[in-house]
Parts: sequence; C-alpha cells; structure tokens
Amino acid sequence: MPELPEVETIARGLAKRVTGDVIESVWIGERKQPLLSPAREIAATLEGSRLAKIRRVGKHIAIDLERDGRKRAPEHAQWIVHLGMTGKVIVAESDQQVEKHTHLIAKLASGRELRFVDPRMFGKLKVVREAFQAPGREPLEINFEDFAKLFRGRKTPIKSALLNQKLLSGVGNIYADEALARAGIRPKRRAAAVTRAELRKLYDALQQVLHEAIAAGGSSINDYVDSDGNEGFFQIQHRVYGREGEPCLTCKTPIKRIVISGRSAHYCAKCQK
DNA sequence: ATACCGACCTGTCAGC
DNA sequence: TGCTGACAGGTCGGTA
Repeated sequence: MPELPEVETIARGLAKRVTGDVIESVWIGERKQPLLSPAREIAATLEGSRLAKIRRVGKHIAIDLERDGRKRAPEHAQWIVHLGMTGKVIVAESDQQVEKHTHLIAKLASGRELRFVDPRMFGKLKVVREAFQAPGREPLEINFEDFAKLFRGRKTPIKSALLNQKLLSGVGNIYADEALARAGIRPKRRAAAVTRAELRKLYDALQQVLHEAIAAGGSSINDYVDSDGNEGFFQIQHRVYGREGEPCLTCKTPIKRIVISGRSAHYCAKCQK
C-alpha cells in the first residue's frame, strides 16, 4: 500500500487532472466494506459537487467539494479516501473497461470518470463536513523538537512508534525500515531508549527518504498504480526493505528480517545498533 | 493507559 | 499443472 510518498504522488496527479471538474453522478458497488459513510450519503454529497482542492493528509487523500448556488449544499464538505493496502483512484475514460474490485465510479462533467478500485478492501471512503485532520503530526512538517517528544517514555519499539499514525501520520512499513536503516537504529530498540543524537539522525533520515520517494513518484512494488492508471513508477533503491538475505549496501552483511508486532522489519545487524 | 495480536480481504508467488 | 502456505504498502477492536 501506498505510504505517504505514494499518496502524495496520487493526490498531485489527481489535482492536476481533475481539479475543477464536477461530479454528475455516482455509482457505488454492492460491497460495503470500503465505506465509512453510508453509500447514500456519499453519493448525495458527491453528486453535483465541484472538485476543488485535492491534497494528501497523512495517508489520506482529501478532496474539498464545492457547490455553487446550491442552498442545501453542505459547507466545507470533503471527500476522504484512504487507499488501504491495495486501493487506487484512477481517472478513466468512460469507455474504458471497469476493472474487477471497482467500488465507486464518479462520472465527471468532462466525460471522464474517477474510479476507486481496491481488491483487498482495506481502503476506506467517507465524506465529512469539517476540515479533515489526520490523527498525528505530518512527518514533513513537524519540527525536530516536537518529533523527539513523540518518543519520550515510550517502551514500544521505535519502529512501532514510527508506524503509529496517532504520532506521525503517513509513515508506513517501507519508509519506517528505510529511515531506521539510514539512521543506523535497530527497529526493535525501545523508543524511549533512542538517544537525542540518534533521534536527530532519524528525523533527518525520515525527511530525506520521504522527499526522495516523492521526487521519484513513490515506490512501486506490486499493485501500485498512479492516478492515470499507469504502472511503472520509478522506485528509489531500498536499502533494507524486501532485501532479506541480500548484502547490506554498506558492509555486505546479509539483511535480517524479523517480525515486530505482526509486521516485517528489515535491518542490517552490523550497521544498525 | 499502553501495547500486542488476530481479523479484515484478495492476490501472488515459491515450493512441492 | 495444481495445491498449499506464507506473505503483502494498513488499520481496528478486543484483550492482557
């Protein structure tokens, strides 16, 4: 699934292509799993709305909806999309074949369609009336002092803290591993036991890896497709993620894979302390 | 209050 | 070929 850089890339792609377009009608599939708001409410809110500002908030795509001259129009309505593990939002021509696991199709005034596709259905769709806020801090906006405070007194492994969306919104499994690798910190270290100097390295590493990945258009492994439906995103070189048994790029020691609270963690036992 | 752990789903891939 | 099991970018809610 898409982590922060991929969601950022998708949000930018959508913003570029559909900002200003108007949703004329909405079709929602039978499967209700991806819906956090009732289907009726989603359809009613989207239909007739203009797609205004489109941006990333944590791992969510937030789309401001405008309704000119409609009295019943909800003020500040937003359409919130979370892609889960395998979700994608594509801009399709109306004659383009509807792929399997398509859960929502929004017909646009321009003749195109916005489609939400999600095989595993871990993604979520909802509409909200107030400005949507991610539960935690934006990794690319937080300053170092606040970042360091997030980990104080936490006994949980540093990696679990990075993945905790209530602390930081947007960091996922790949970039948590990659940031820890760049910072030379083992994923299992207790968060509270990571020194201030190490946290500084982690902060810098996280900013760096996220910026690099955004610049590269997100890391693509399997299901990742951009908002145009094109595959083949340029991928930044992962130093540890998915490289179990392969040599560390620095010291050649085979990369280890362990499980931390049910998720894979990859690291170099020699370079990361 | 925190922190693990399984559950939620489908698809893919390696190994037999 | 086909079967089986492990694993996948994420979050929840229940339980300890």
